[in-house]
Order: sequence, then structure tokens, then C-alpha cells
Amino acid sequence: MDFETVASKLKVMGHPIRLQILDMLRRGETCVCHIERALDRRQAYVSQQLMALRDAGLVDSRKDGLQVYYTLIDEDVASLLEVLIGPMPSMGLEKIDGCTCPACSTILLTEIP
Amino acid sequence: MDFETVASKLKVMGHPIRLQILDMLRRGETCVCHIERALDRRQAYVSQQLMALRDAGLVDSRKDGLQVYYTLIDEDVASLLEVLIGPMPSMGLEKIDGCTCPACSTILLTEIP
DNA sequence: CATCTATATTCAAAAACCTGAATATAGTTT
DNA sequence: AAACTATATTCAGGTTTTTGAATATAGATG
Repeated sequence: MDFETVASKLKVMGHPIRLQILDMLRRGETCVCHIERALDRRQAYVSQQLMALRDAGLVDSRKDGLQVYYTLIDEDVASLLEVLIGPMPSMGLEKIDGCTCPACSTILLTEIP
Repeated sequence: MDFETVASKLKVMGHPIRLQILDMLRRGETCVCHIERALDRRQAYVSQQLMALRDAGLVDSRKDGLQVYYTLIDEDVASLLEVLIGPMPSMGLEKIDGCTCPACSTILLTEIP
């Protein structure tokens, strides 16, 4: 892997929102709506950053019904984040209210008696 | 260390020439003339990139006579390069002919009988 | 001290990036 | 099929990066 390639990977990562998205993805596959809520950014904006990450080959996406789920596919990213940010936050996705994705609505249902 | 800070560090590293300079510095303290030759870039250009690295707090410089020597001071950088580029190239500076720095001229002298 | 050498800084124009706004698409539900 | 929902894409502007050219500085040397 030449310097040019490595540099462009670092460049894509060198953006606060994209970095935070990558950090979220460490927990595992995450849908767009979830990222949107967690970061409190408009949908189009999040989607743009996800596109950048996809174009750079750092993440991949999978469609399931209306939701689109993103995953880390670049092996270096996790190692880099480990160095820079520390160990991965607890495994599994954190629930966010206001988020309507399947993962989040599961507990919302159980919480409404 | 927040995402903003980490992102700006990655951003500075996300540049092919700066990345290559950082890679060179893994071998140890290196003078500007040496970097200049190794990368075959004009002096002013190299100096500009060194300034960027200095401003970002990744390297430090020390003046000795006419030469200025640069060193890695950010601990993360070495780890990141290890992940991205692989193990550090053989320790100690590689000699370059045409380079007039003390380290290089030592052998040049011994080579001229 | 005049000059040379190694390095640093300033400036400006072109290129690239960032992001908001508007709009498009694909799947879902009624 | 019409309306809705989640996500994607396009476009345009403003700002920042990038890099070449010119110039400045600090230390060495004659």
C-alpha cells in the first residue's frame, strides 16, 4: 500500500463527523436513522458523509426494507480508532429515543405498558 | 481526546508527502536536506510541509549549526504508521548521495580515497 | 563584514473540500 | 396506485488546501 493510498484513507477519516460515524460503527452494523439521531445531523448530511466513507472503501451498506445498514469493512480502521480513541465502546447498539429503527423500537415497545 | 482533535491530526497525516516525511522520521532524527533529497522536492516545499507537521504538534525541530533536525514527538504517529504501512524500516538513516548533511558526508569522505 | 548555505516565511492562484438546499429514488403501506 | 418513509444524489456557494514563486533569516565561512 503506497503513501498515496494510505494518505487518502487518512484524509477521509480526518473529519470529525465521519470519524464519529466510524466510531459508532465499531459497535456493529448500524442503520442510517440511528446515526442521524446520535449525531443530531440532518439526514442528507449524514448520507453525504456515508457516501464519502463508502467511496473510500471504509464501509459497506446493506439494504433491509426501508433501512440501510452500514458496516466497517476496512480492517485498519478499527485498529486506528483503538489507538486514537481507545477501546471500542460496549458492544451492541445504544438505544436512542426518537429513533424508529427496528433495533430501537424493540425497547420502545417494551417500555410502553 | 475528542473527535475534533483526533480528526485534525488525521487530516494533517492525510497527505502523501507529509505521510512520507513522518515515515522517514520513524528511523530517527533527520535533517531537512536529507528529506529534501529523499523525496526529491524543492526545499521550500518540504519546509512548508514540515511547518504543517510542526503546527499540528506531530514533530519537533532542533537547530544544530546550519542544519535543522526533525523528530517525531506524537506518540500515536508511530503506532498508526505501524498499522498502515508496516513495521519501521531498518533503524538509522539511509545515506543519500548529493546530500551534504553531516550524516551523509561521513561516508562520502570515507568513500573518496 | 560580505557572502554563502540551509532553512523558513509570505503571497497568490488554482484546486479541492464542506455543507445547505432542493430533489430523486426505492421500498412500504393503505 | 397514491401517499409515505428512509435514504441517496445533485448543485452551488463559500471556505480551506495545495503548491509554486519569490523572498527572508540565521548561522557559517572566508
